[in-house]
Amino acid sequence: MGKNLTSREQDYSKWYNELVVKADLAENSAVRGCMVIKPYGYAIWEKMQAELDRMFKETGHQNAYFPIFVPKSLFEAEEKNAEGFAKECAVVTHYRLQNDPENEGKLRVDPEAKLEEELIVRPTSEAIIWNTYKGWIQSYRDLPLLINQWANVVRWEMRTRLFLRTAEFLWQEGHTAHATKDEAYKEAEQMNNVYADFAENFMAIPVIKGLKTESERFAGAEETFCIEALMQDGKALQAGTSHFLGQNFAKAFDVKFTNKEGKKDYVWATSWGVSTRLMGALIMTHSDDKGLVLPPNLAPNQVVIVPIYKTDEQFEAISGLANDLMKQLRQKGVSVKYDKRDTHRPGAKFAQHELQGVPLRIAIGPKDLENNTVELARRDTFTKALTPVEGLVDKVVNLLEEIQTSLHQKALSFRDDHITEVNSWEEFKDTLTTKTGFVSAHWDGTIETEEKIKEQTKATIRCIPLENKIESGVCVFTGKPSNQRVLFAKAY
RNA sequence: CGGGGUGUAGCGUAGCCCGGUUAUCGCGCCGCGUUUGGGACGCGGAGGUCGCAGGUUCGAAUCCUGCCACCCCGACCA
Repeated sequence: MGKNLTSREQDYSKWYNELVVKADLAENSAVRGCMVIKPYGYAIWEKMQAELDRMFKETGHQNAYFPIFVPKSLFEAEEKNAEGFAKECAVVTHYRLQNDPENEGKLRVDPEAKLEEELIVRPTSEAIIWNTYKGWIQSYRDLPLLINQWANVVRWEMRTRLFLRTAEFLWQEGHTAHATKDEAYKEAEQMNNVYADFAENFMAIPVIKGLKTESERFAGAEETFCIEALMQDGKALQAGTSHFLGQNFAKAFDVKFTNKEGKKDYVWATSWGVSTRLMGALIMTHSDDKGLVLPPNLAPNQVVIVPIYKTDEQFEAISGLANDLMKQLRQKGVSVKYDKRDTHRPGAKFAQHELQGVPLRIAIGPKDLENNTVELARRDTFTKALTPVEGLVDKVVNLLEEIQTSLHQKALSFRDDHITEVNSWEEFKDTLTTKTGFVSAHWDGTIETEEKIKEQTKATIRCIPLENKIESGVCVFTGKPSNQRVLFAKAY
């Protein structure tokens, strides 16, 4: 693996891919651009799903499921949305294969089985969902409609990278309908806050809440909220988005309701999503050259116990203590694994658990049995300490909390150290190439300037931070007046 | 679709320029034994249409032609 995380981008990219594969999270599949999520990687995703699902339900949402196929006529109904995704759609044109008469043992697409209308494999589900909502909404009494879907989507990207940009990915997408503009706007903002809360407190990833500029906005949205994170190589990653869709989809799919005054009006919409890309964010935020580093909240196993022994008698005695500790830890809600494989030596196990990011390791050997101690080791700091068995369980519980906080703190200081305020174009370019990270600069608010800056530096406006202070200045590129700074960065 | 690169065992590779016995090495895998407080060691073993097709040659992983696949850089993007 790469020694220097902030070295050339290519090295980091290779480091990342190797880490994903070696930590047993995922691998490339036989299908172009798709990935296989392996059991260990999926276990982490399941933890994320469970927490997000809980947060969605707490904010009044329900889960439902809609079809993977979107008839082309529905897909094209909302023009901007269709145009935005058109270039990356997988399309189903036929529904049957047959034996190839010219090629023994091979199949071919049956030319007779051409679909009347092509089906788009969903790149996102607004179209199919709003077409369905049309039949569900008649009155203000049917509103708000607050639904989330856990699903896979397909976006036929040119270039792919495990977790960050795969042709097929897993995500959740919320789609809500509201009676008023204000309520819908607040919903979009609320869900962005839910994402930020989740990223910060559960994944220990610091994020900046902000608004997208017009050119970075979701196709078909009137406002896009986002959370932006910073990776260890100084590149930004969009970790989640929440969109205020106005009445665009309601108009496109003719979804009207009767309000309290008996008048018809189009409903107001939002959509919001986070994906398996968050796994990529997790890996690139916390990991080091020894492998994955998992925040305790996300670790499938928070603690692993490794026995060290020579004889069967020693193993039995160690297992007695291990089983007792496991029982006590589980009672406190700590997930523990006892790695009693006799096919691997302790050193190999240590290395493997470090690669997989298990937050705490307890090693128990004959000496420990004599002294009534264990060796307790932290993954994030590599500190090891002989610890009395007495009081160990409470110590573990406290340490897990401490690790969770400490990982967040570490990532936060890195992030904050990499937000640089610049006031000149030279400074702007220089910071991007030498220091990397976010560059906070004044911008004249035009798409043209944004575009030119992107052409010259590859940096885009990641967001206009929500907690921005109003401050007059001049655009770093054109010198025109500006009333606030925005965040630029090179992004994944 | 433009520009560059690479295809040799499950993975990573040497050999190719300059054609010549049985295709190199490491990791991993299997067996036996000794080991076990930080990725064990010894001995033995299995595993290959050298990306595909054609050509040159007494002889091709190596030279020539065509094709295919993958990777990186661009355009695109959560």
